[in-house]
Amino acid sequence: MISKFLSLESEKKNRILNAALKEFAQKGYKNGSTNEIVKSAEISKGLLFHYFKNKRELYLFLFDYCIEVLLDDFYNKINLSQSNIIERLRQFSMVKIKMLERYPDIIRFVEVAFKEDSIEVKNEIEERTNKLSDTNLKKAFEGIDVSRFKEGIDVEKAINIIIWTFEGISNTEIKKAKLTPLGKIDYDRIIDEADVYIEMFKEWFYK
Amino acid sequence: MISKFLSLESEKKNRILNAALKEFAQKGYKNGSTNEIVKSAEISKGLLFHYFKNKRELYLFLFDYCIEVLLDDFYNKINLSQSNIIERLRQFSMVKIKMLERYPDIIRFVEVAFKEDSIEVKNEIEERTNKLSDTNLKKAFEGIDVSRFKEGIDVEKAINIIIWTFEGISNTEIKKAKLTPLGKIDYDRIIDEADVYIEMFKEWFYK
Amino acid sequence: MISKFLSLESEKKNRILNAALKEFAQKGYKNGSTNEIVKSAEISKGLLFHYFKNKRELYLFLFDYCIEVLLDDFYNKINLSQSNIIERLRQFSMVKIKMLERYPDIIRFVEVAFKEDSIEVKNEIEERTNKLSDTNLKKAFEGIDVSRFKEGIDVEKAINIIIWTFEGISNTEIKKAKLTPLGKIDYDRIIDEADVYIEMFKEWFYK
Amino acid sequence: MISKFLSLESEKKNRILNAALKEFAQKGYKNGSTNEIVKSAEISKGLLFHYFKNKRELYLFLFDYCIEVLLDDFYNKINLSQSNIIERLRQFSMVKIKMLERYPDIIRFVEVAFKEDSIEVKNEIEERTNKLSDTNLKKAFEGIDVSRFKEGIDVEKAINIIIWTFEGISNTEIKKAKLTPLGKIDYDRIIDEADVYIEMFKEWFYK
DNA sequence: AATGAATGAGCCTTCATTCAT
DNA sequence: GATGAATGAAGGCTCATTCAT
Repeated sequence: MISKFLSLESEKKNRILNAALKEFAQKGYKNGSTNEIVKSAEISKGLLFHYFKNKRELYLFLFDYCIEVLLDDFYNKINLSQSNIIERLRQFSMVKIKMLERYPDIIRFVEVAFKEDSIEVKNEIEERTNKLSDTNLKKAFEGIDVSRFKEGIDVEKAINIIIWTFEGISNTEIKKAKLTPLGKIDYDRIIDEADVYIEMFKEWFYK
Repeated sequence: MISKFLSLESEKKNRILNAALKEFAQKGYKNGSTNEIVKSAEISKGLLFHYFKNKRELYLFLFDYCIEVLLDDFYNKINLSQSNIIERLRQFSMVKIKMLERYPDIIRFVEVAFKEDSIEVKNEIEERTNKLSDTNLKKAFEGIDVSRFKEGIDVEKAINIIIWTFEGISNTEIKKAKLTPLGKIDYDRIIDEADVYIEMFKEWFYK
Repeated sequence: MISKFLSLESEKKNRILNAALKEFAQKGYKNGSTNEIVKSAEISKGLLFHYFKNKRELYLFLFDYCIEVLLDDFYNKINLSQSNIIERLRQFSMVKIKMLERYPDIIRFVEVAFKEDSIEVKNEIEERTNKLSDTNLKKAFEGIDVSRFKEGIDVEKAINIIIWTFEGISNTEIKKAKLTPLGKIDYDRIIDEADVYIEMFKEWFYK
Repeated sequence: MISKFLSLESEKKNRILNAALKEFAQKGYKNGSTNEIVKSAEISKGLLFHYFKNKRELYLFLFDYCIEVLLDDFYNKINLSQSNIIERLRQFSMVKIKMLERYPDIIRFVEVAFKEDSIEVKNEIEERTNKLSDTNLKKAFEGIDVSRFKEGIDVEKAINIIIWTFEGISNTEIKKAKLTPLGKIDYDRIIDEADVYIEMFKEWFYK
């Protein structure tokens, strides 16, 4: 029945999508209420369950949909011909940040979904996440030129350090944002911060 | 009434503690069921609420209790006279890993609690977490000798990179372990892995 | 959602109304059980709370509904052009008695509601009661001709005596009825009884 | 076991009595909590049920005890040689008021008990109340001299009117008191008010 | 396609009462 | 006498899901 949902008129489809997105992003799987979703999407209870067999299917569909939207946009914005890995990782950070601005609800939902603990969806989400990492890591580092690294550097480990560091920066900033009244993320500060680390990595790893 | 609970005979106390721990670790605050807890602790409904005013008090008590257990053990195992920061961080990683073996449920619970989103306990948990970070970061880096770093290195950022890398290693290994049938963590591999990174850091950051 | 309830098919609506009425009349607010109500109305738990947000809203709705029914009928039966106060009070007593026959459950519920002590509804009920007294006392004594009273009589106090006496008669008779096996009220006796008092009052107060 | 309770040392007995009195006066039978009673009487749960088989027995005992205290004091204060009925009724009012000041908790409890609706105790209370009325009405009007009434007056009805009027005054004043912030009853006003009615009755009924 | 009334299992919590000590 | 841990039924309420229309 999801196919029927997909061929729905755009306006109503989006109303449903957004309502569900917001509800689950805010309250997680178990706590998210289909009641609230239909209310805020202004459709009837029955209709939701006409398109989606149950809450679980809706949630999982939403996850797949979000990932698709994000990945699509992500790779459109990445210049895969840039072979310098540090520059490419910098691009990743930039694009991530731009996407946070563009799809705040989707990103919120996906973030929350990643840490979802409800047994009912947990495994399914983890499975999809793992599949994603595999394919995408490969794609993300396609065409990377490794010859710039100093000899003697364990390249794989170096890349790990870079990735983990960028993750560390994001997480730290998000945590900070949570403590401020409005929860606004200061993107410019993150970019500046990241640049300092990037310089350190270049000096350390590159010839 | 929590005091009454604390002076309970060890066996029953542990039955209750473990039942609650497992339930909340698996399903989070909102989804965790006191029904299940009493069932698996083999006590009556009434008794749980004899000791704990409500679900929220039980959850928060559990959190405090777990943190106490973990911190106690953590600082017992750390040699605070080791002033070399990389060595101290290596100690942290080792101890963390040992604790994962020793208190798997407690650690699982605390991890889940940190990301708990239920409005009913979220703020309380965040507050406690912040208090903890403040006191413990200071304690953890007490007596650290910074003079070993090369001149020109941004020490704060260097430490961040080290910390995030160790976190990255742990998370990666835990993820790997989840995918294996028994979910066993291969501690020796982690230690070896970490050692390689440590050598890199020493070379990079130290005189 | 009460509006939905109101536009329900008469038969089911009445089943719910009567079930709630009887339960609360018998056991009061706190002790009245929504479980019992749904059981005796033969509807599901969920449905009751589909129509009424919670027990409190159901109770208060019931009160408003009863008052409306009673007042409507009351003023339909009173001849407001009768300006003789004693005659009007006699009418009141007669109508009251007729209504006791017609709406025994409603009257029972309202009586119990007036003396309800549960903090959760007490104030709300009192507030509504006060509003009612204000408007209705005026309406009840509209167009009353006071010139028939002997000079020197404190009219206000005289009216009080008359009202309290009629109340005393009703209460006494109701108490008597409770002691008889079937609890039947002997309306004819009450009317005769009241007439004797009315004669006394006329002689005493009127010119 | 109640006999054991009665021979308890005065201080503890009163602690229990008062705790129960206050709890039930405030919350009624069903809502009154034995938990609260033992807590405020500072005795153990078990002890309460050692003396009283169950909550019901405690409640009913309390009722009997209160009635006994009140009646004892009442008749001590009434001058049964006063044969003028209006004067005797005036005495009743005075004594009632004095007792309200002296035993506020007991009176509150008894008032609430009279209107108690819980099926578990309702009938028992009603039965006792009826027995009381019978014996006490006789005692209250013992030695009344009826010869002062004008001829042609239906004495029984006249007395009813007087009683109901005094009840009406009290109820009205209590209602008024409830609406003022502190709920204080203005005894002097009630006395003055009653006196006016008494004068009316004397003029009307007496030779 | 679309509605929303109806269901009932499950949730957290309270409480009188019992009983081993 | 005295304790208080232990019980479990019952309470109000929520919610995903179904189904007749």
